[in-house]
Amino acid sequence: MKNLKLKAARALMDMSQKDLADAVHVSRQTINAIEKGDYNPTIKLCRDICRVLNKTLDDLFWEEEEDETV
Amino acid sequence: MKNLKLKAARALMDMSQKDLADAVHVSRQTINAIEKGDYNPTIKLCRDICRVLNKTLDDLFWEEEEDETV
DNA sequence: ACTTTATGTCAAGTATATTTTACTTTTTAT
DNA sequence: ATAAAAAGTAAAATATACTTGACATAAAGT
Repeated sequence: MKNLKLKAARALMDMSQKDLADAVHVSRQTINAIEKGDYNPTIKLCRDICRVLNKTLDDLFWEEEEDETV
Repeated sequence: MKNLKLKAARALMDMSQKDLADAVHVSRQTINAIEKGDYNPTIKLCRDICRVLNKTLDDLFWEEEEDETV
């Protein structure tokens, strides 16, 4: 599912996907994929993103239970 | 760095590393490695662990800035 | 003392996060 | 209307999370 909270937090800081990608040292496609929601970043990357956007893990990366079919 | 908060939260629920591993469907070694701190789980696994231990991401997986030498 | 359960650690393999290159579409500005 | 910047998407390659199997030590129970 899409991570709209991340997209909003980024917008609030007036950063493009590329800007954020550069700030946390990953590719633009990685940020795009996270916002698109169809994958599963590492906690370290999540923490880096939170620091840049002045948010917490709970703010941006908590999700209610979902059918995470194993 | 060691994740002592995770270790403590697990102790509070009276679960062994194996118990927790089974509950979140990973190997015992993965839990051990996370507590030992020398790696970087995915956000999905972190969320699963939090749900089992009744904690939040901020409770267990926030860390203050550290020299994460890229 | 002995047995069992929990923890720590390592090496080799598998699954998947992330990169790179590339192309298309949307949005914003001139 | 046109150009430039931003966003969406995909395939192939690389890096690394996670597994499996194995062995050693520590702690807890009998």
